Amino acid sequence: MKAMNDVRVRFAPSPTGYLHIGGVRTALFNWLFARHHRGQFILRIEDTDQSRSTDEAIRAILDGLSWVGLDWDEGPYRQTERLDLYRQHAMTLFEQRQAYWCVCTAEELEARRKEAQARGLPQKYDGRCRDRQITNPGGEAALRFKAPQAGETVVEDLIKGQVVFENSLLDDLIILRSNGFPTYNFSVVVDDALMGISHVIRGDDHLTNTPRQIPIFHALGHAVPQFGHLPMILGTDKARLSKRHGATSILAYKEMGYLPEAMVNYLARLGWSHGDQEIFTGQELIEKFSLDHVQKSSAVFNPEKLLWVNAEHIKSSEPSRVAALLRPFLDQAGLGAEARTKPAGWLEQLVILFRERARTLAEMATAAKPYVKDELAFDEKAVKKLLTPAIVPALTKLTDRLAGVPDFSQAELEKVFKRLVEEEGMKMGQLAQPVRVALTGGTASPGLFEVMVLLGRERTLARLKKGIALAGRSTPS
RNA sequence: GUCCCCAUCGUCUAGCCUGGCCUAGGACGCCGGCCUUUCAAGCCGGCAACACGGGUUCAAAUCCCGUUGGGGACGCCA
Repeated sequence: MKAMNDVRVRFAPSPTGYLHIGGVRTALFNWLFARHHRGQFILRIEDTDQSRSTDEAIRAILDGLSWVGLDWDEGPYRQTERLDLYRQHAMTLFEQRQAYWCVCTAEELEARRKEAQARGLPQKYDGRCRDRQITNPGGEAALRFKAPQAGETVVEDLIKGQVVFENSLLDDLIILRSNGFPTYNFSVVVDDALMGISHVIRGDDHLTNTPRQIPIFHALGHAVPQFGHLPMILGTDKARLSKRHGATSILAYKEMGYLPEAMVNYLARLGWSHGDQEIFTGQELIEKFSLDHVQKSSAVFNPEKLLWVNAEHIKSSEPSRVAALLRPFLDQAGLGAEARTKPAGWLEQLVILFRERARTLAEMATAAKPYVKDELAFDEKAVKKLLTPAIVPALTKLTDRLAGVPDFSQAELEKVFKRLVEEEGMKMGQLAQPVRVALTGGTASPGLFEVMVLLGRERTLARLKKGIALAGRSTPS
């Protein structure tokens, strides 16, 4: 982790909805960049559109970031708390004749825009108020920035490389709305300047905003930060990720049973790579992250791979941690109360049995049901096929012997079981499957002896007896 | 319409900057096998890509140009 002198980056979401996957990815890359360079990660809420911003959305952003473990060093700043700052700087630009009052109404502008679009002309403000020298507008007026119209603006993007824009195409942006609120392109620049942001790392949907913002940095007399534009994340249909592609709020993934570190791992690998490595711990990500290996092209979000990454993290996490994270899912599956009656360490044992069989915590909770609950739901087909009268003698013998096993351990149980199978001249599977149905209700489960230990002697015997009863009752074919 | 970005298996990507080691590597998924008390996991194997066309060069996935395709931006949204 080389310290680049005073790296200061920021994540600047607008609180107009939930925090989605793309936002988290942008936040993550900023955070990794900051942590890698031992710099500062700043959180700034861009809420200058007071009609669309909500406190609820701010809450969701904070909760989402916290869940994935992206902690910030400064903030959250709120732009609505800094309005005076923007106004001051806007007026300074006005006094320096770098900005001017525009009295065109929103309706007029909209009409002209439509007109231009229809005639195939560039949709750009025609600059009709530019030289009107309005010093004290009576009614409603917006302040526009006088954008340079000659030469070109060159962006040395850390990810895309050099990008050149023709200044003659630049619009005179409104920097202060007629209601006194600053617009995005102005407040970002003022804040990035005042907050000493060294690197602006954001989605490449902002690439064309960059040549509009650079002249404002110049006008404000501030050094221009470095830029890095990240490729977008697309849905399976190659369109921008949206609600149509399923759960997009990052918190929805928490509810589906993903581990935050898996989410971070997957998102980091979406657009960034480190050779052939797929699985990373948080620490490795910080050590290895670099903008040099960020992809230039957009990436398609692949839920299947996310599932695999999650499974990998479930397998490698401490069982106790997984157990703790599993609790809310047990509650949700209606197993919480019973799970809490189990002895200490029981849930960890359950996790050890299911961590290589479940890809999410939700799946694990579902799979846990037959072990947590006392009553068993039987798979009718399995019962009919495997719990037959013919198996009753062997099942009975097994039950008797298990009752007498002094040490109810896996090794011991296996010994007893195998001896019986041999004595009866059976194959392992001939006895194992009926026993499995009796113990779990179905034909698929972890290893039998692990299951028995998890259930404990008492429940194992009770279930075997129930199985024998069921087998004796079924009609011989 | 104008401007900008992008282009390696279905998907995520390595390789591209510093051409030859690439009959293009890894991963997810899919298919087959092994292991096995079932299901998983694990292991082994298979299918599958340099968008197209020109050029430069002894040699191009790698450099240049064009085409096509995809994405983004053009708001008193951010």
